[in-house]
Amino acid sequence: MAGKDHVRGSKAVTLTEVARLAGVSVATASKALNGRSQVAARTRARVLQAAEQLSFVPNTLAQGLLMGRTGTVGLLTSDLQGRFVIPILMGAEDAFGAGRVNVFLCDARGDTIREQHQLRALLSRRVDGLIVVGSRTDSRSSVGHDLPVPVVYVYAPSDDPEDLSLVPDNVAAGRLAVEHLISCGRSRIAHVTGDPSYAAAQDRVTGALAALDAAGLELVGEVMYSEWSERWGRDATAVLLERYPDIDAVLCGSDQIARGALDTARDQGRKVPGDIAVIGFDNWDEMVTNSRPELTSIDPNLQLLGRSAAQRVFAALDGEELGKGLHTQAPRLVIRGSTVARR
Amino acid sequence: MAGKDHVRGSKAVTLTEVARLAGVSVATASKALNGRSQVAARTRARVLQAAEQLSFVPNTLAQGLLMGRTGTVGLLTSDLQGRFVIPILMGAEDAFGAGRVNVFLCDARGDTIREQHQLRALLSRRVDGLIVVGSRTDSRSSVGHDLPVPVVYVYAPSDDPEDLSLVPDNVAAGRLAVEHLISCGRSRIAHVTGDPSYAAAQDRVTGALAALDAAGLELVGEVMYSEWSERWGRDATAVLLERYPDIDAVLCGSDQIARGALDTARDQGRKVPGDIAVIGFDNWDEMVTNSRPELTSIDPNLQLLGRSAAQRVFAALDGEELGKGLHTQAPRLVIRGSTVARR
DNA sequence: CTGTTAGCGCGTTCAT
DNA sequence: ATGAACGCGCTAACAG
Repeated sequence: MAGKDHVRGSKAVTLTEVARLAGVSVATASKALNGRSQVAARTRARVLQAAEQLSFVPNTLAQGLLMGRTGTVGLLTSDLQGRFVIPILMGAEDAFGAGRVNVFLCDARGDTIREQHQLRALLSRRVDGLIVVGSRTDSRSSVGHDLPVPVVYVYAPSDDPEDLSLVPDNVAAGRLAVEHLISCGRSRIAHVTGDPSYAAAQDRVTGALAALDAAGLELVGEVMYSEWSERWGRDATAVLLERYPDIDAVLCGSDQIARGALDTARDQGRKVPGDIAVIGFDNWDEMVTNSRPELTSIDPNLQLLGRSAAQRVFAALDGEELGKGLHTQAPRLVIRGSTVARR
Repeated sequence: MAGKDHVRGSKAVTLTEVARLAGVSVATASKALNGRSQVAARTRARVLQAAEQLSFVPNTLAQGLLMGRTGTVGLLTSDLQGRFVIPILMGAEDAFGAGRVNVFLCDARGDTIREQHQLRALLSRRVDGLIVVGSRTDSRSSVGHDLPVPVVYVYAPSDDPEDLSLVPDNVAAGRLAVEHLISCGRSRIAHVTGDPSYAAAQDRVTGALAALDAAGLELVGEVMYSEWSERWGRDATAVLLERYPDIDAVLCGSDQIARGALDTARDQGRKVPGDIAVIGFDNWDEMVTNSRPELTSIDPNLQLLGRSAAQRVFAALDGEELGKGLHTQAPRLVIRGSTVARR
């Protein structure tokens, strides 16, 4: 009557039923199924067979209630749309190992109230840990400290230095990009990027300028900020080519902007990478492999970030200190045809 | 000692502690917190205050154990990479309502063994229902019938007609696309699409041919199958323009292919939509809004699909018949500059 | 080696 | 209006 049992299909089998079928007590059945040593081989076989026959699946809720661990983790994101959270989520999911730990996915849609609800729901489900994922690298408010479980922030760091945050190293990314351009023999480099209110934009600029400085070079013109779109990449590059016809590289703040840059270069008959090299950030598959030529990009290694977060949570569960502060993940250069000519 | 309590932060508070602080029995505390009527106003206030003070969060596991319902649903996907599962997942998530129901996300990475593991794990967690999401519309093997919970297949239907499957209507999508092209005055329409082993490709062809036939028209040339890439869109369109210079529309099997078509048209000086109209499928935001001109596309309404799936599971939980067979979701035409000139 | 007992946290009788 | 007792399914301690 409780709506508990579904129309087609049997209701869930309990250990008691298995024990009865095997002709033993529940305790013995439990031991047999959990591989405890204090049980006769023949008895164990009987129990296993009974379990098999009834297709018994142990109730993790009951186990969790008893053991104080649920084997679940909450993943709280502010927007699923964002391409960034997906690899992180995947990294976390398979770091935990298939089936041993399960992930509750919650999308707060960027709403703080909603996030509070979700948080409460997750705690009521007694998750063993929490991973909070943002969609931009700017810091966000902490979900609180005196939570009964370890919390790790990924991509968007917490504004509280007592929390543990794992983020991509955008300064290193900017540096890496410029170093690559220089190593390709470029020296007149311009920079087109997105919304200046994004920490990612600023950090990449910082890294890029540092690398230029180290090489005794200067950026051509000012950094061009606007939005993270192909359109802006196209428009900005057109302006650049007119104002500084002698540039030999465009450092773009995202793969989308870079694609726009490629389109304008093509429209204006500039050869890439012959006349001009183009490089982007994010290494977003659909963008980098479909452009002409394919796009060199800096990969933030997001999947690794997700994996690390999961491992930290795990470690904390085993009593290890969780740690705190901002930790960065090194980026990776992926060279394609937009900076190095293919043959 | 069980690793149960985290270093910083208190361990979870139980109802017993709340009751003690409020100076009542657990039974009374329970009633007070759950809004039962048989409790004095002053007592209730005391309990609520105690709960607040200890920031008590009820243990859903214990409740679930008792009530036979967990308020959780499993979402089993074969690949998270795929852009298709994300909107479905979002639709499901918010159909359930924030916090009331939580979603376990499991990615089987396309591996059957792994899927079995995940399935078992979900059942052991006593999920109330299951949503199985695929990344292509071809049918997949059923996860089984005698499961203790309702199962709904989304995007990729089950091969068993006894199961309930919710999929986008690709035949209608193909029809809708051609009808739009015709209504724009086009009559010499060619079709470039992706991998012919995909049901999505075939279904769209079926719908397109039906619509052409209904209008007394024929496709220009044969359907051109290959892969779902921009490159193929570019190459195929180049071939088309050479062989049939008089075509006035290219129906593309995906937004990616359509973007390739737009690029080739542009390269060859054909005006879009003046000389040639281009239309795609999926209405993938990054693709349709960044192309020149923006791309008209058929939106499969995936979020609605996810929402419906969630609602079906819900209804089944309330004792309603789950239903069976293949149900389709109507697509939606989104007109942009690639078929209708903007001013 | 096996069975009995207790209790994880909670909601629900049934007494009081 | 309140509280004691029971049980959800399971594991850990002890007894036999």
